[in-house]
Amino acid sequence: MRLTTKGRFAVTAMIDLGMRHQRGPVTLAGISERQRISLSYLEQLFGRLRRQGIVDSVRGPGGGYTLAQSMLDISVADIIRAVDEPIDATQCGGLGNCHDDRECMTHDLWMSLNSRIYDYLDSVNLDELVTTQLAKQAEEVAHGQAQGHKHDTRRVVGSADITPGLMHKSGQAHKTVVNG
Amino acid sequence: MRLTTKGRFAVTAMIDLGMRHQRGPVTLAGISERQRISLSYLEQLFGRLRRQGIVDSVRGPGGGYTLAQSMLDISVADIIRAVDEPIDATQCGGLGNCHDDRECMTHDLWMSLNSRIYDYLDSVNLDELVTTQLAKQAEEVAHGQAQGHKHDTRRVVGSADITPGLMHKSGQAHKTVVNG
DNA sequence: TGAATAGTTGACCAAATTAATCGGGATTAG
DNA sequence: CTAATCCCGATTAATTTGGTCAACTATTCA
Repeated sequence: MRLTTKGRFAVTAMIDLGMRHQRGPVTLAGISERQRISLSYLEQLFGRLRRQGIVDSVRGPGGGYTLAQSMLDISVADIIRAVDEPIDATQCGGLGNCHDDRECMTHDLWMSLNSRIYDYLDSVNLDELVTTQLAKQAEEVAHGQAQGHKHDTRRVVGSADITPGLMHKSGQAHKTVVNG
Repeated sequence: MRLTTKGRFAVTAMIDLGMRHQRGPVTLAGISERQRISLSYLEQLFGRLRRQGIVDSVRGPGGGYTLAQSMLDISVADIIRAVDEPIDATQCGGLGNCHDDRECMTHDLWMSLNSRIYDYLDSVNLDELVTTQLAKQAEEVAHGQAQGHKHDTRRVVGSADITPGLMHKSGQAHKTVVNG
């Protein structure tokens, strides 16, 4: 698992897409402008998301990107996995050719934590994030703060508490790559 | 929040330290050899951990590093925060000088997810990780596999289930190996 | 039909940032 | 004093980030 700005941009872009996919394909140019992410970088990210079957592309005028799956089925981990290829946490490449058991320990230590982080991020899906964001925007409009609103940094972190409820995608294990 | 090899090394090193801190200061040279992390890199990492008050250092012969806090009080998030300085998720630097509300939205989108990841990693403490690791080693010794044991890749991830009690999760760990 | 247009695709490249190493100092026990 | 150890600034290596450009594809419209 890796969490970098790349994953952050991908998740942000996917939320933007999720928020307006009902109205037809969403262009990268639109996401680029709304989220201030460079268009060329988005192209790169969505290329991967498309190859992973998370989004579909529609070419030509009126085209853009659409979701290839239900928002309930797209987890944050799916998005991050798609754009940020996994690091090899082992020194021995998971092939078991360690000199002794020490490298395996290094490997185990991180992997067990790693899998927990994945478990967690697999439990957060796009639908939830989009719902949260729409609710937040509705709230702003209700308070007449839609224009020129400066966000209050003291509230930012706590803002996740609007969230309806966490879902667990049980059973549906992530695409597992078993070494060897 | 960022999760990179740097954070991984730091967590691994801290577990190593946690496993033997009772016997006095632990040298970086020892951690370096056991965990196969370069000494100079460890020095850099522990410099930060020390400045964050997570470890204490003892200079001179017989010196090394000790824990500055109870293992129960050191969370994975603390460790990662110490070595991987946080990215600035905002375009406007969190200063609220955005042109309109769009950048704030970008900011919010990520921050609410970010805070959840932190919440989660804050819930996993070093004591828990060390206990898990010690239990695993004890088990290996009991099976007479202490020497030359090659780890079984199929069990790597599931091995977290020895863990005493996970707060967040409904312990259904899937058998995932995040590819090496 | 076919040209213009809106849009994606993918390869390549450069700047910026991070990761990791290196070389030399400090500090202290014995 | 000297060896074991931490400490730290500078440097190099690797990766990430983001940009440019030249196809390619589908739609629209004349």
